[in-house]
Amino acid sequence: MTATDIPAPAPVPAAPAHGELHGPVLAWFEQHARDLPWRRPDAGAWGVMVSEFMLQQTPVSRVLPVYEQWLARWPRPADLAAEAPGEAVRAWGRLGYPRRALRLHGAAVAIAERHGGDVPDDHAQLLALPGVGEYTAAAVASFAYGQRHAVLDTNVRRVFARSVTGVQYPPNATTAAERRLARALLPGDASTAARWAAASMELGALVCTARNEECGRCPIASRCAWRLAGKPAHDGPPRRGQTYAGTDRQVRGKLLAVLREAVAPVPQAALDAVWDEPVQRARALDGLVADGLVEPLDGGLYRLPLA
DNA sequence: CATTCGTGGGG
DNA sequence: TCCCCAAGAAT
Repeated sequence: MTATDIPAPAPVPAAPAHGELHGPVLAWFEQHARDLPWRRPDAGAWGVMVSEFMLQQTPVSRVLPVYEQWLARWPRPADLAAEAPGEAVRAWGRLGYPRRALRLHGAAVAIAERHGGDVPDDHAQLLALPGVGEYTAAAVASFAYGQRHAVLDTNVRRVFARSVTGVQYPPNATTAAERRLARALLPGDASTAARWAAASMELGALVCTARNEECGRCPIASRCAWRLAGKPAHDGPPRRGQTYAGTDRQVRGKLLAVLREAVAPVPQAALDAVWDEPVQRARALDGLVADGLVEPLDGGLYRLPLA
């Protein structure tokens, strides 16, 4: 670490111009928090970590059943680490973005090898695990270990954008200003900070939603900068939409679905049947192999990876 | 910093 | 029907 690596001190707002948000949001959370399995006391850090992987871009309702199956089958990181990675991909089912299954398996292996089988409680060590980025590291450290971290997910970003900044939506990519704001709003006490992280996230998930927000149920509606400004519509570049039909992603999904259902190696012909355009089909299959999601065998056979 | 990476439900 | 979006990470 050299002097040039030390970031300039972030300007700290002299006084919060947005008033006190913690009290109302924490009280609301007390009353309205969902009883989700990964929030139960017995979930443990591994349960929290599994849930965070699955919830990366997948709604709670679809995660719930798969989460229960995973924790029943692999109650500890070492249990998953002992399995073939392909089993993780198979058990991932249709949650989407199956590379997450591979990374979760990789994280379990790393935890078994480097951390004695226990999910690390250190943010930097969490961040070093495959599939763990800034959000997930902060979430596990906060939710599982009660530490003080800014947990900045899409829900929290939207809540802050509206209630504090006064705009309908946060920027497309997370900005330094958002991180600075999240840190400034973080309660000083670790246990309160952890509850604040969960509460602000829950508010975004249940009330301050992307569409059809329910300000009538919001505990901070009277202080919300966006609402007080008359809820001006989002201006600026359109929020990046994700096309899907006809993309490689769709082809990869169809190919992998065949392999997930198969108990034995699948012949090339069975994969060829899912997409008629041969160039794109080949590119998609190559991509799956390159990602380690598919293992090619001799004789034009394919299967989920054994190692 | 922009792209890529699945899947399904709701408005 | 079509479009939007859902507790992001890696490159």
